[in-house]
Amino acid sequence: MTQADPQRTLTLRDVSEASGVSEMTVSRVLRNRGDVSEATRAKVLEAARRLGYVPNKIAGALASQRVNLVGVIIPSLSNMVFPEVLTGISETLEDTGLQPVVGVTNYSPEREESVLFEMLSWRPSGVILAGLEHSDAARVMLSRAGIPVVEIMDIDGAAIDSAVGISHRRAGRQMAEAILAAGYRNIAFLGTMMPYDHRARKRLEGFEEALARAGVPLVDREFYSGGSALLKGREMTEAVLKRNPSIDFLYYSNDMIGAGGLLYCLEAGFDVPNRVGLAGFNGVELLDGLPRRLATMDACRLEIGRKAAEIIAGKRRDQSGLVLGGEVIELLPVLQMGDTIRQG
Amino acid sequence: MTQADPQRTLTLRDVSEASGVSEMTVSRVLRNRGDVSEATRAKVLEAARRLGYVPNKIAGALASQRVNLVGVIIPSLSNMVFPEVLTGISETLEDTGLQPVVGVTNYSPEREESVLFEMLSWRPSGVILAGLEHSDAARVMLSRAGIPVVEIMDIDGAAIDSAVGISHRRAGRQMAEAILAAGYRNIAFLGTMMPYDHRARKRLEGFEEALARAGVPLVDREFYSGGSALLKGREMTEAVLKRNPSIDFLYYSNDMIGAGGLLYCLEAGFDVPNRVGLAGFNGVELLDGLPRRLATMDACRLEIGRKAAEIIAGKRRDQSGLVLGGEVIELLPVLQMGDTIRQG
DNA sequence: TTCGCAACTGTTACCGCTAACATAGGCGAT
DNA sequence: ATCGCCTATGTTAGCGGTAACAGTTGCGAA
Repeated sequence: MTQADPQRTLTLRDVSEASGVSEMTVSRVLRNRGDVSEATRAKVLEAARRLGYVPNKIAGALASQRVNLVGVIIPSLSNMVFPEVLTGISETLEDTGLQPVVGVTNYSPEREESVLFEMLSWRPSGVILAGLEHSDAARVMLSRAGIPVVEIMDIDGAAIDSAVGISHRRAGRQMAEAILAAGYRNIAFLGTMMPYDHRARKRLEGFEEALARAGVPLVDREFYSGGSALLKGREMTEAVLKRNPSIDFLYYSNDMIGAGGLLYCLEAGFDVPNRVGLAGFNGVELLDGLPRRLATMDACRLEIGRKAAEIIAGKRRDQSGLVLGGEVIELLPVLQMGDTIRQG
Repeated sequence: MTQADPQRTLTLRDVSEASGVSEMTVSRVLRNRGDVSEATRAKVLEAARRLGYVPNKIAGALASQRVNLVGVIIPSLSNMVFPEVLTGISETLEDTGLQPVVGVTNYSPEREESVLFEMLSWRPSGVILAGLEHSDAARVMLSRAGIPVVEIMDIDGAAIDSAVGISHRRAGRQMAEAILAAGYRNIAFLGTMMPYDHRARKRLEGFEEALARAGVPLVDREFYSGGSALLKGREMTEAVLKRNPSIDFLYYSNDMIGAGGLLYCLEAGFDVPNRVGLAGFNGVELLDGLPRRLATMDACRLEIGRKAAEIIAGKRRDQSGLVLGGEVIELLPVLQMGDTIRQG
């Protein structure tokens, strides 16, 4: 039981010598592939366990030209939204032998490009990335990579390969229609100052479009960046309502600032939803604990993650040589009226 | 400008042929290593760019026996706490050429073990993982791996190599002392039902220990699992206060349920902090937006991430063969009294 | 002139594993 | 007995890079 060099990391050869069979047989046992007698299998497993052997996937991947990784590129982790998408992806990938690897861009196209480059250099089996807007270089890399690509969250635009998401433009329109139907007419928008949050932008576009069609202008708008979203929501709401007391509805670009706004309105003694109505976007769990349920729209985050993972896992199976055309899946978010829009 | 097979992924050889130099020279150019004439460099870069060459890190890592990845293993992404630690890690790793790869365990030791195994099989340059409690197998794997290991968040226990964190036992004690000093005597604890959240457990232990020393018993305790933390905090608080109206202080295992409790108390008309005081743990940003600032304790998340990354990056530099002994860094969380503990 | 050395480029031998093919028994069918 | 075929195992040749060393120039110093 002498250990020559406890430092050196073990290889197949070590296990092979310890169990008296060839490296190939050890490889077969550890991967459960090919015919190996029960006796040999036991011997090998025992040796591997005893030595504490950890396979070297780098070498394995190079030899087999197969990597069980799926790159997932998202803008942020602190948004609550993306971790949930990740959950959906992980769940679904769990029993496919694939493993997600996450990269974060902070809503920067340059970072997206470099994260993508980095990921592709590991030759993953597929890539899932948020949004449809990417740099030209990123697009080229993705199409050249020869692997399935799924763009998630948004479907308002052209996909490189597959896409799973909702129409944010339509979501904005739908919310506008609900607000108008409830009789509100002096409407303001409050959102994040992120030029690269294309989804928030599209929601606002759809929102304004629907208002315009009804001849109702957007009375005011306010943007912020950085800091505690809850606090910012509170501050922005106060600012807008003081600047423009006639406002009777506040549409927020996300639930977190919406929640801050709601807390402010309640404290300030506004009658919600009669004097002023509010709505957010995303349907985050947090809202359940607020004094009143904020109107919102579920962005189907879990489902988006699941479907995207299914596409990647499915494509891998039928490797008919040529890459098949992508599919675009539109999910339909549900408008939850909550307690902050007055009911007809 | 004929492209033989647009599908086949490119190799160094393709770039080498396209630029008329050897593969080795191309490799040198792309890695910025060794002497290459300016003319050659330009030629190679042009060819690589034109072809859209993406290096194969799998092959590179195998040949050079170097992998620029750092495994980061955390219990959860939906906790707000861990994304912030990740931010600290990423920031610091940014200019070291190292890249974090995240794995999530959901507070399960078995999952931790398998995630770790998976990670080590990619031969990372280091591993950062949450907590000091791991399965025996995990411990063995880590010590055999021959790479720097940093255990984060907690320092109440024995580290495998290095550790960066706070003493949760002491944090609990400190909070108890502050509460006692403020004159509260009927104290309850509300927390998550997670047997494997060792840090929450240690805080409670320290808390009870300090109370006991002052001859004050813990009057009541309530646990939950799953669901919206904000809502649960609200529900648990109502339950506890109804069951036990004499209670005058509520200590929560995290800020989220604490926030829910605070919202409940304010709505129910309790005089906070005189009739009832509250405190949470973590110092999450969310709290800034609440009607009243919840007393809490900052867990030094960003700093923990930074320091852990520094240790990994530093160790790599002095690769004096033998692995150096680890260092243990204790950070000191700051008690923020907020508005929910009455001031002497 | 001759040498030494720096600057540049190429050649060779792997890194640790797996695909593909080769080989050796064993056993039932003919 | 002979063949065929299946099972169990071994052998060989890379996968796509990089370390280490081996040239090949050009040029200033001796």
